[in-house]
Amino acid sequence: MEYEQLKLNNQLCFRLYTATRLTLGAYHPYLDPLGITYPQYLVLLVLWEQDKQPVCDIAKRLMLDTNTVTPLLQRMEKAGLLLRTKGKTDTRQRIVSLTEKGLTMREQAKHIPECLSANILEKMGSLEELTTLVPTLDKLIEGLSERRIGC
Amino acid sequence: MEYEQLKLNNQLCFRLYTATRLTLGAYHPYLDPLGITYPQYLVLLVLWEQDKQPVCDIAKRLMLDTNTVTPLLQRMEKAGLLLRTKGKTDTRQRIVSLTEKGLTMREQAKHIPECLSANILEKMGSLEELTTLVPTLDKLIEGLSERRIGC
DNA sequence: AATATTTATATCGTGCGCGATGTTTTTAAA
DNA sequence: TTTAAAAACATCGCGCACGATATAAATATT
Repeated sequence: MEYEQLKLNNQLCFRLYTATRLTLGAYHPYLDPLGITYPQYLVLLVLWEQDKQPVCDIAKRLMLDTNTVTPLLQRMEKAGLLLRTKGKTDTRQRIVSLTEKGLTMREQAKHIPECLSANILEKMGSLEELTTLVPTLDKLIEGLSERRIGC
Repeated sequence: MEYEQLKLNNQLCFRLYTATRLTLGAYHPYLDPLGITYPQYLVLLVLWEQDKQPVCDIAKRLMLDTNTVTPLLQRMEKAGLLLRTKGKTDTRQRIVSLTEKGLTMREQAKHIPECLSANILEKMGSLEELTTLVPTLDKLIEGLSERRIGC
């Protein structure tokens, strides 16, 4: 078959793409009540681990560029979740810090991972099988991420 | 640790999301010369397998909704890749058919899968490890896809 | 010290994804 | 057969992603 490789079912990337979309969709029931999106949830995860980071560090952590992260942070600031203050030592930087609202949301979000796990367990039967994806995905990410010299 | 599960590194979905973004990025060098995007490439894959399908069938195949697929097809029609003609038996339908340009692009796209494989192999070392993802991703997709009664 | 380069962030434009909603046609029910 | 429900497609609005470009401040070079 000359075009065998061009069949949709032979495309790994399509599976990744679809699995990601569907998994993001599974977050909706838990994120909607908080009024945040999945990328915003990711920003919060980063800030909950370490508050007061420059935009660049957050972007690096999420492996996104500032042209994606900046508008994201602007929307989150408008929503009252965080503040973007000018850096003192380096005035080019914008230091992102959580507001009270952003901080307390951690408590409301605490159970999201286990809720999602339960949800997926119910639909898939096994969770362990999913965890086998992790090392391979990490290797793929590692391989495909250009080692851009961070900020 | 009370918030252990809220750590970014413990999030499978973040890995899926990142791996997908980076893999899509790896397609750019091959799709840019053709003037198409990855979702447009997916539509072509579907039509190359079976020409003249209603919008609904394409959407179902890609597991997307018509509100995503319709504008996608409109852009592709404007680009001269396909035509959207009214269905004869069911006039609600729009039958999507490839143009000469859309058909011949198959020849130009023929080597994309192997180019990408070679590319990833170079950066990851192994390809076999990636293929181990397939059954699990399929199970995840199967589990998360609401069995919406298709068109 | 003056100039060039890099870095940190922002802006703009385009193409998705997708929730919500609308229109027309088909099918099912009363 | 008239009416109700469902199906196929489209439109609208918003929030990403991301390429391209811009601006200002910090760093490196000459």
